[in-house]
Amino acid sequence: MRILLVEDDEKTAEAVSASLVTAGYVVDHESDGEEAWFKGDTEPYAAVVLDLGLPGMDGLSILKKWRQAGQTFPVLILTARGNWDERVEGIDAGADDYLPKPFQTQELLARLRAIVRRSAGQATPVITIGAVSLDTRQMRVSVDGVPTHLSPQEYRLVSYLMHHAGKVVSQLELTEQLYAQDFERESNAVEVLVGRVRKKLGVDLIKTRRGFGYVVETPES
Amino acid sequence: MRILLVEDDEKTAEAVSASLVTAGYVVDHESDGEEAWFKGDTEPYAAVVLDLGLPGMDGLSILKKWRQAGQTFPVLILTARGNWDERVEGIDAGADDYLPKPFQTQELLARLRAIVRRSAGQATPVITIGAVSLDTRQMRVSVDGVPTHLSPQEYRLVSYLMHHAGKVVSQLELTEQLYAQDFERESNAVEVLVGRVRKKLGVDLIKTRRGFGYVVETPES
DNA sequence: ACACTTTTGTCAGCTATTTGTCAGCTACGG
DNA sequence: CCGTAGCTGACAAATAGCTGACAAAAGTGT
Repeated sequence: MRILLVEDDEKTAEAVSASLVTAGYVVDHESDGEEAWFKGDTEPYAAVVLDLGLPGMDGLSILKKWRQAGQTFPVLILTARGNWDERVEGIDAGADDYLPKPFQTQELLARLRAIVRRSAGQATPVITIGAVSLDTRQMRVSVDGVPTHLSPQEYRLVSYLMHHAGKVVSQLELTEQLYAQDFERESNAVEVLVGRVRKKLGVDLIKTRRGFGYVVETPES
Repeated sequence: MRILLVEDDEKTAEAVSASLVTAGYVVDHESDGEEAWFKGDTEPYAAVVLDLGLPGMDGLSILKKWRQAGQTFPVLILTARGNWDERVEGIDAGADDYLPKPFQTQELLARLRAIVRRSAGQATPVITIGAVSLDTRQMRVSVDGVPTHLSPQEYRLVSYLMHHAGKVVSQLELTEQLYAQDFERESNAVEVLVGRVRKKLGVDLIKTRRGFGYVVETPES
């Protein structure tokens, strides 16, 4: 899982980064505000740890711009001054949680886990897109109301794509979701999987964006 | 905006209701579980504030039934003493956020605003400049609403320039962004790329600042 | 434990797209 | 009017993604 760490103080950044890496995250560290905003808007992060006092662009402004742009990744705010006002302001700007400095590494990790889990659990029981509906309870996919038989792996693929409908999902992201971490990148397993699902569904649900990944397009977008 | 407040304790209900009204919401208050379920299933609410300890029907059960019935309004759960288990359970049942009692009115309002915005914010995340809009979720660029087909490298170029709109970006900076570090500086790849993008977009989005680099001019600047 | 079925990853061949390079050209700025 | 920064079309090499066939691995029932 990839985390964006936005923190300008070198020492703090290194410490936090180290503990995140130890905990198994892949960490991108950014200290400049503008660059951080760009990265958050373009790279697929599982979560962002955001320090408020930054050069370049203020942390809250970055967060607001992300949310304006529709980015939904959970954001954990770090700040030195722990007063109520700022906390409310942060939440208003779209933060998911708030951690006052100084903090214990353990607490950071716990809160991070919490917001990641929460953002992942936005599941609605049934998602329908076009002729295809995904029933997460029965773990079944239907086309025009007719249940289709998908293998577990195939189901996982469709499920992930439909949960992230409208977003382009890269092959790397899919690989990380569907396979163990040490999966060989050279493999074309994902392509084969996509091919099989397309054949079984018989509907043009999964579109290819050459060089980017795959999308399930939402009707309105 | 209409809010359904489900809370059986009279005192709390009145206090919360008052602050919600003050904040500009229209509030329906319901204390019985079954009634609450019926209202939520039939009336169009912008959000629901749900207390867990209820007579008639348990809060979590109501929430689950709503979600089963396909209701998508955001739900903010209130509960006494914040234990983790209950929080996780609530989120699993389809809640959008969780607030432990006792809470500050300000925090309730902030979180409510957050989940309302989040549920409304299914709008596509776009940066629009002139006739050109960049959709970072779909990784697509549209001109006058018509999607254009851009290659990955072309998209990255447009994305970078539009994210840094108003700023003159040197060829060196672009090269660093788009290519590996060891790229030959003599190459005119960037120029070629810019040319291709201009041709595809058919709009004068990217201006040349001879000797300095390229800009995407913002309307006001 | 065994035979049978299903699932799933690998591989090789194929196609269309992408993308850097190059050579010659245009036009800007002084 | 000159020199150079930037533009453009053509080309070829590299790359991404699709497909059918195959075999290993994982399930399934008897």
